[in-house]
Amino acid sequence: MPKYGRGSCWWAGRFRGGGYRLTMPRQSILEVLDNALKHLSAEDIYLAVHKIYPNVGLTTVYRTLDLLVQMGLVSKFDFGDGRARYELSESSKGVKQHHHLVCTGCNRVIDYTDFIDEEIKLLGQIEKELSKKFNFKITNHLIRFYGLCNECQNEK
Amino acid sequence: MPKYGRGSCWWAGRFRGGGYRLTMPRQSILEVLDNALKHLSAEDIYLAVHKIYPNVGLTTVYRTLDLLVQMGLVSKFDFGDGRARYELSESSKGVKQHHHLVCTGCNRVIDYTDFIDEEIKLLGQIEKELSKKFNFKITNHLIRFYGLCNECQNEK
DNA sequence: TGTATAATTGAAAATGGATACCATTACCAA
DNA sequence: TTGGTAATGGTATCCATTTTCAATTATACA
Repeated sequence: MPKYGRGSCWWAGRFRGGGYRLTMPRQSILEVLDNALKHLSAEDIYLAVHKIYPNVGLTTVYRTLDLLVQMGLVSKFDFGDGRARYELSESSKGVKQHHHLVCTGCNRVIDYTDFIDEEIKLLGQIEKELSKKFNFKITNHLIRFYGLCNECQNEK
Repeated sequence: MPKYGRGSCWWAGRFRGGGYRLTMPRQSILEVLDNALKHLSAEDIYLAVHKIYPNVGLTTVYRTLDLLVQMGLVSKFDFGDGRARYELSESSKGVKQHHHLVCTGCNRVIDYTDFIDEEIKLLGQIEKELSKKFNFKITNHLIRFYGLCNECQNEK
């Protein structure tokens, strides 16, 4: 009898199709990400998973996150506070794309969807031109704003 | 008599004005950055400075870079290879702004200036709207493309 | 031109996120 | 069952960056 349940989530097929096993640690990491309200660090995820399955190791969390990023299910971000953050990819969740406002005071990250269409359109044009000019195969882009959030402006 | 020459570079005024001392380590770090052809890591800079002034420590390089970033003379980048990169700010050098293409295969970084005007224009609009909507004081933005460079596409 | 004082420095040690290693375990197919 | 491969988890390790702290230096001022 298998120790880990097979699960029937929307991501199960992605695993079978890719030749990967949908194990309990992987399942639980995905569940944590699916329920997350914000961008989680590897340790955040480790702690959350650990509450339910105390024998899931930190190493596995890192490995699984790498795998999920590679599979395209998860996006990895670095907001400059020394630890990577992870969230389900937009395409996975079927929601509208968003970009980020990063507060350099408190490291808070605000998602926004305004202007996304304009951004995507311009980025698409640029991608096409740059790919040609530099013979560079573009797979991804990044657009982000830095500054001070409401609270941090009023401090000091 | 001061051990370190005062220097008469364009950045000397910025130091005096900010109440900072223009010491020899700081001077030499700025010279290295001024002569740099590409984005340098802290260690790159340390090694370059060290050749001329062997008693400048790595700690000072880090500290000075932080100061320069804070003064706005230098921009700090993280291209995802685990070490930060530094370069003189565009505004400091008076050259046209550029953005980056980052190869995820070999970590090479290509600067480009194409479409910069369109990018800046759109970013300006967005900044204005987002500042208002989130009461977020935007100080900086980031546009970047990831992918595979010419060489890395042909490997494997 | 000294001198006081705070800024600056550098060596070594500490930090901390991420990774490597490796023995163990779970799964699948025959 | 069994053999082989994938996956796991604890520990040790890596390595860029910070911290600590005593010693040195630049600058204002007497």
